Amino acid sequence: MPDDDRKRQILDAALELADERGLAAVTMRALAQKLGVTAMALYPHIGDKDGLLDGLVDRMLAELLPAVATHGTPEQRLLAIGRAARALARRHPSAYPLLLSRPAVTPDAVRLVDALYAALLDLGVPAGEVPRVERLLSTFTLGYATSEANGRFSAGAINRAQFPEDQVPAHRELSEVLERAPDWDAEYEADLADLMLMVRTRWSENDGWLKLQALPE
Amino acid sequence: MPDDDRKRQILDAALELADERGLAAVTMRALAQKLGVTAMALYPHIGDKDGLLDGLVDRMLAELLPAVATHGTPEQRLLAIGRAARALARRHPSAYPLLLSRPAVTPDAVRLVDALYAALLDLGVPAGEVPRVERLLSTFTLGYATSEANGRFSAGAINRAQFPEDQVPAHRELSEVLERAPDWDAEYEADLADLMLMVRTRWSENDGWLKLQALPE
DNA sequence: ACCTGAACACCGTTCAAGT
DNA sequence: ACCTGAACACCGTTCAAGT
Repeated sequence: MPDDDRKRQILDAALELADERGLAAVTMRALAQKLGVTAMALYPHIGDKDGLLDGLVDRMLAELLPAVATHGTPEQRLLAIGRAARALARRHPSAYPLLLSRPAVTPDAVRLVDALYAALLDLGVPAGEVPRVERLLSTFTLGYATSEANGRFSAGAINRAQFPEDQVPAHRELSEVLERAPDWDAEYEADLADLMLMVRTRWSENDGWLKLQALPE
Repeated sequence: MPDDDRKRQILDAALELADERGLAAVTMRALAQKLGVTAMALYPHIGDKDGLLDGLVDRMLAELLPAVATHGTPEQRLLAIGRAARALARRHPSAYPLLLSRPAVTPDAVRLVDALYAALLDLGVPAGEVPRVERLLSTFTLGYATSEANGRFSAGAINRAQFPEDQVPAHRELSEVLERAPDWDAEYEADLADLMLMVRTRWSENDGWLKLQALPE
């Protein structure tokens, strides 16, 4: 398939363009120019603009797939994928949010989800709950890196000062903590640890001592 | 401030346009036409296109703010906000993803975060961990509704069939479960319950019986 | 089979001009 | 103070034409 090589070449260039100048800079015209060709020459290979963005999702998932391991404990395997997902987001901050907004239906995507399913099953999560827990974990992972990439987490400091303190009592109580600049690497690790704890206490190690309470209405 | 009324009017129309025809249909020209005015007439009120989108974020947060309650247990208060966030996403599926990609710095945004901080403090989460846990919970909530709105969760069924089963063993093992169409309302409730359990077991009710294990490298 | 060039129907935004 | 109309520099995409 010589056309697939050309498609890969185009997607590589598109991802590079997104990394260097942002997702908004990935236009058919700019991408074509980068490849020394006309915008219209891209269409036979990638479909339309939407197809190009779907291609970027596939391209990133392919980059994530090597993080799938067969050795190690199920917990280690989940963590490896979680960490690799954030490393991917660091390499491609502009393109990464596409993963949250576009369904991935390629073989690579299914393989990745299959690895997560397998690890959750090995951890003792009942079959009926596995897809839900996979969605919970992947949603958090994709959402976290997207928030980081878009600066959603860095907004607090700007605005805290210009606000009447008596209207935000909890902010006042946390003022010392909020002064400190967070270590995002450490925070992500702590989040993964909490989520692993959740899975473990909920299903793996509950020798009858844990009763899940009904939620209040 | 008569100009603030006009701004609110413009934002209401923009949100309506997004609800009816998608976020891509919210162009300066289309919005102006809906208001019976020229595109250029919008600029003094909302800044530029970016200011318009920031305004939509504020508009949605204002709609979410009434979910903040002072009565009830801290857990009930967290759940009320989590449920209201998803109800908001149902009303505004196209605009909702903006919450994940744009920092919110309005007074309403700070008030909302303050309510979450207060509930977590009341639950017994140590001050040093409160901002992190708030980010974990809000990231999940925003990411989940964004995934739902964009159809990320509905992709599996399409592709499962056309895949060689021996390459995805966990999918095969889960085939019965994966046949069933998920109840998204129930799934979201179960996710909230698991996250509440995580917070409770991690901090509120750990009378020394829970030792957080170090994560494997 | 693969690429080009001109054209079409859109964008956001600037700017001078109107009232 | 608020709005308009024309214009500019862009978009994605169609289509006939080239080789």
